[in-house]
Amino acid sequence: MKQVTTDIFLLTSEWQDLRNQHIIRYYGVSKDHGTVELIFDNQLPVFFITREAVLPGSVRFVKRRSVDLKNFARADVDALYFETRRDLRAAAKALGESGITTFEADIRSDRRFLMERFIHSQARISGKCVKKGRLTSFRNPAISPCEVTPNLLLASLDIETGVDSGQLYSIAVHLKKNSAEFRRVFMLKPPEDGDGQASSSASNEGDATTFSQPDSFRSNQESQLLLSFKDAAGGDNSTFDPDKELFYFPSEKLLLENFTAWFKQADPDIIIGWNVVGFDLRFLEDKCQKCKVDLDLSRNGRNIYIREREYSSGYAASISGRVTLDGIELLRGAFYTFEDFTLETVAQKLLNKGKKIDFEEDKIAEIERLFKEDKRGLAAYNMEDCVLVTEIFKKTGLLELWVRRSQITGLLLSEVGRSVAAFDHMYLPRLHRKGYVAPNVADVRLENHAAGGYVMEPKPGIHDDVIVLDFKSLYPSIIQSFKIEPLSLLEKDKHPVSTPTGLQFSSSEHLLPELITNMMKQREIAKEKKDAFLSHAIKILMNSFYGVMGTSGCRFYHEKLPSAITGTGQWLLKESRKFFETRGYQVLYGDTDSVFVKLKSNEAANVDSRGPELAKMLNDFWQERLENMGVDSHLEVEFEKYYRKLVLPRARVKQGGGARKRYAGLLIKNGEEELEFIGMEYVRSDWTPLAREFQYDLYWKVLHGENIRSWINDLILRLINGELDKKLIYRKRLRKDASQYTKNISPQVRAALILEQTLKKKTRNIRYLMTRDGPEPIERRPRKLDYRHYIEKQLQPIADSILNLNGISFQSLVQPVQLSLFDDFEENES
DNA sequence: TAGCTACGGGTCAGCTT
DNA sequence: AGCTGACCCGTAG
Repeated sequence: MKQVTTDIFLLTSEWQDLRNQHIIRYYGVSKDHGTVELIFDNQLPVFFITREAVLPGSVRFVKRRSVDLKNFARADVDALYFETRRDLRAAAKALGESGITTFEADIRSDRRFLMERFIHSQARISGKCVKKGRLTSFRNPAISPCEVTPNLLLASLDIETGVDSGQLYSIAVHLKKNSAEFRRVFMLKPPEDGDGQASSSASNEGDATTFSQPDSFRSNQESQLLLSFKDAAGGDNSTFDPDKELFYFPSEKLLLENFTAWFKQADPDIIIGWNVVGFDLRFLEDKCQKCKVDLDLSRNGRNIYIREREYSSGYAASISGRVTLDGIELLRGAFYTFEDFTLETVAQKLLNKGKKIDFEEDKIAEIERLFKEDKRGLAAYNMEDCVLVTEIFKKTGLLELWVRRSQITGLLLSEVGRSVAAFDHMYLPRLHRKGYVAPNVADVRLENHAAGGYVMEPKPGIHDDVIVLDFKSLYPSIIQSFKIEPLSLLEKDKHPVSTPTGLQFSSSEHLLPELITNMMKQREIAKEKKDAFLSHAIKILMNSFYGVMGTSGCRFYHEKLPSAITGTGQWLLKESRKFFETRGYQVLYGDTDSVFVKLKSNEAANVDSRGPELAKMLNDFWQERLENMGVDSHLEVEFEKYYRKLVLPRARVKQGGGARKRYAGLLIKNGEEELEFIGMEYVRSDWTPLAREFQYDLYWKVLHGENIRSWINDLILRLINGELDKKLIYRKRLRKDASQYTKNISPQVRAALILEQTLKKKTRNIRYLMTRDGPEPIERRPRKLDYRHYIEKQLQPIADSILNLNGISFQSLVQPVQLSLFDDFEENES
């Protein structure tokens, strides 16, 4: 044992109840000591009860200590300590049943341990350590916050299976750290299987059959290989080499044993993949159970644990010491959107490449064929998917963003995205230092529904020269200005400040405003240092505060918190509109934090200076106005953009007025005109490509005063001639299984039901065409397309939305001959 | 191992005429 | 046939 101090980035945490001892364990990576294990066995699970609470005799606890803390009702509380979490849960249950309220009984000890020490996924450790194989293990070391950027080893994992046989065909792993990489495929090859390729891979096969003892698995050679990763720094020219990187195994059992043994040797920090928990790991877990093999991919010999997520779809895997990050989940969490989240689609969009196999059934058949006839081909295919996922992570910087989010929120990598937990981590320890304990989430009850942002009635029309001003980070800045947060609500009698809607908060006792101020400063620094991921991570966190305080899933929820924030926002927006109107400007629209102001005729020419000037005027106005209210304004108005032309369409359903949250505008970007659509069909995935392209082209032409009559008629002709059939596919997601829809059977559900009944395929992402027999899934390759439907339901409404602003209609443009031709056409066909 | 509300619009199903 | 509310999805912020 020697004394060591080192900085580590934390990967995973877990707790365990031994017979009468509670243990917390963390795994992390350190630059100078590799993988580190931290064990704390001196932390007693704890919650709080009021001092006056009388405990039932049955409650087992270690000690009850009076502490200098109060609950939100200002009653003094005691801390109640337990040997194990098991005891704590039993006590919480027993107390609940006897009507005694507990506080913070739902906070796990491993999380509390970190938050109370202000540790944000990175810590300086000091203490004696022992070597446990690859691990450096500390028991109850001194621990404090620090900053460290980890350098992590990624393993992209993908498996191929036989859909009918349920066999595991192969496992591919692509390891990557910095620019170094390493590939390996484990392939099943039953002894009776003569695929005619044995000669080309005889050496690998020979090895595989001999090692029934995974432990002896070429460990020396292997670690050598790992040390000398192929360096791909020169580019992506290294490709899969089946002679060196493909290994055959005569049974699934041997394959699994050798894979797990190799995997632990490779010792990656992060496992990535595509639905990797939901499919690959779950399949492997199941297969291991059948083969009586332990699926141990951990750093401490514990088997994988996979569970279904309770409140959201999907699965989560616990692997001691390693983190699984699913590409789909992370992209969604980073607000990427795609038509769908198949690896093909996403790789195509992000990397400009992808696989070529079109339909699911072809893909399955192709894998079967490859397994039978061309195992090297299957291995290459398997590996290609792994590499695609690695490249998606690299291209998007998902891991870097997740590391930053972890460091900013204090949540470990696998927990990133849990806004409520992030708020707890930041707020609870500071609240304790202000003398309060918080309630259990289960004891929070939802009060009145809070209003949201204010959306102005738009003035329909095609407008010239409109600028958009908006409040930067409106809700965070309102929180900062009016001190809207839990502690200040609790202490509202101390130096009260009133929001415009008359809710009171303490101007002296608060925690969140300074935290936000710090974050804003940090964000500026991050921007200066060009750390886009850190800047983004901070923005996401700041924007989550309002939502968190407005959900009863948060222990700090109170009706007044979200309503004070949105109420102030509404007031600010309405008063900002007045500000411009009293100065002779027309405000055409505004949503939550933005105002659309029409410039006066002499202003458009120098909008570059006038835009910022108008923003400054509004800024100064608010600075002064809030000062007069005794409030230190953190509001910031900025000049967002200038529309040379702005289209505010009429509402189609609701008569008369304009449609909120829908507009299009012509911008100038880098000296080039750019047409931008917000909320309209062009940006909606559930409209056909035909409609979306049509909207873009039509708006462009109309805004440039082009004649459109012949263009539209020509388009219709081409549509009817079948030249545009590829652009007629509708896409829509189903939020439940098709058969679950009972009240309404919409076209997309109808198509999904047909798919289910005729092709036995279930989907939550349906693509269909409208035929004269109704909607049909594209898998049935429908003919007899209903062109009239596409004209009336896809082209006409889009055309009218802009044409009627100029007093024209689609019908009046389309030659009657055209339509009657179409009728003839239809009749002749049928 | 739960951030929020506001809104448009297509379609269906059921009702009245 | 025409109207209306409910349902559902995708979107803005």
